[in-house]
Amino acid sequence: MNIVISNASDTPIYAQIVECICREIANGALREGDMMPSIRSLAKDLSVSVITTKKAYEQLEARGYIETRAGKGSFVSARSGALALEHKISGMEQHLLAAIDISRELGMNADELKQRLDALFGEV
Amino acid sequence: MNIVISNASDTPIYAQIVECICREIANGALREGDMMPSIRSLAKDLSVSVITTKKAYEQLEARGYIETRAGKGSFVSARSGALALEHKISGMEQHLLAAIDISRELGMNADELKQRLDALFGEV
Amino acid sequence: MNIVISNASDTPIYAQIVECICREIANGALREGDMMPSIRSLAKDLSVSVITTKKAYEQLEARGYIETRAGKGSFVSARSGALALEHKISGMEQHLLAAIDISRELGMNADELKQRLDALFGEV
Amino acid sequence: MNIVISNASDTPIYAQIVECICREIANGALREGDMMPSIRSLAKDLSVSVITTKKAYEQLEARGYIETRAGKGSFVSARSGALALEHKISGMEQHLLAAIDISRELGMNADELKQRLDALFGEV
DNA sequence: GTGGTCTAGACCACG
DNA sequence: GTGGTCTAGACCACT
Repeated sequence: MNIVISNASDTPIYAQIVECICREIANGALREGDMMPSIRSLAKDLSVSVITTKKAYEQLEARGYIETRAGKGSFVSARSGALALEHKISGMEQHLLAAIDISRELGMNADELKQRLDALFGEV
Repeated sequence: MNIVISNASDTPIYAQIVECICREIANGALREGDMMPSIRSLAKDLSVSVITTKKAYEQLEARGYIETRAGKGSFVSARSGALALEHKISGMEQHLLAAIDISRELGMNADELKQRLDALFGEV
Repeated sequence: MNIVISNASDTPIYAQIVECICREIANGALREGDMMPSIRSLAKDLSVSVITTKKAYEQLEARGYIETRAGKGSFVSARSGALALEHKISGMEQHLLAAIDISRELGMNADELKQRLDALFGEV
Repeated sequence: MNIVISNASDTPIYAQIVECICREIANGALREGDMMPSIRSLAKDLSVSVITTKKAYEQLEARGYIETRAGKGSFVSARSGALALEHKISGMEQHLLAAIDISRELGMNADELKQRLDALFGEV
């Protein structure tokens, strides 16, 4: 697992943790059934409050990525992989839609937009 | 001018005002040199606090969209049009880049992504 | 509004608050669009920590009963009434199903069970 | 004896064991005077900690279902059958009462409630 | 050891 | 005034 937190970021710490863990699940670094680090040990590792890691885990559980059992720990849920994939695709489509929206306001047509996309795809 | 505010939105009201005015500038509804409504009259129109409209105007001035002269009012700045255009294009490119990023993680190539873009472009 | 909390109960305080408020919504004491008491004032009234009332409100929001806007407060959601009704009916059916389950284990048929129900209905 | 434990359940494991054994007594699978499996062998069978099965046996003894003699083992108590039956009936009545409570809040009368009960009885 | 709940305080952004 | 986030510490139940 590889979680990096920035205090300077404007996104809350617990949200950063959520994102990192979602990414690890999407990457396959965390797999279905795996045990998550305990909220306390993760808090220690990241030098944040236990409450902060707990909040992150609560969000992950609410979204269905993990399942938590008192006294046992938290585990990556069976449907986590599918959820992560779904989330990724919908995120991509939202960005595309937003770009399309703006391109329309700029008076661009589909071809001009695709040309732009091509240029950016090559650059990176 | 056409400014609509939603209390239900999760973006702060002052930010909504900023966005609306930027859009009006980009649309050409507000043009360089035009006089802006006074902070107080706008607050009254939108049924929000004067503090809120003041904050919006401060942001607009900080970003260079408007210029405020004490005792005279606020005016759309000379470079506002260029700024709005720039902002729009950069916004669009950021969305495209974000989509490209995710598509790479999903193992898609440029053609597959463009196909997706086409489909979405057609739908809307 | 009428919220009563018991420290002696084995259900967590925040859950008690959630239940009370749901009941108020179901009763019609809280209606769609109504402003909720602020988490701080409620905490003061009930002599509990702000965190506890906050947690209750978070749960209510997650279940769709209320909507919270930073800096403005929490409001009873438009669909709250329907949700409360649904929840009540499903709760009643779950109790009936549980009773049926046990009655089957006891070798009772539908008529015997209904007889029992009648007797209890009369008593209360 | 037939005890099945679910780690995914939100009820504690020791409580699940208690419930299962009560059910076995109510079913007649365990009869008065029967010897219970030893705490250690049961723990091994269920792949749980000895502490957990010990806690379950303590609860069963506290409720009068079993009796433990040091060095000899645990035995199903003489009144276990009556207790199990009693417990079942009271559980059923509690569910019925809860359903009645809610039905009253919904403005239903006895006939409407019985109709609902009939429908559910038929379904299962 | 694990998580679940609760406390009393703090600073921030928004209106 | 409002909620959003975070801290450091506590006690409890379960394994």
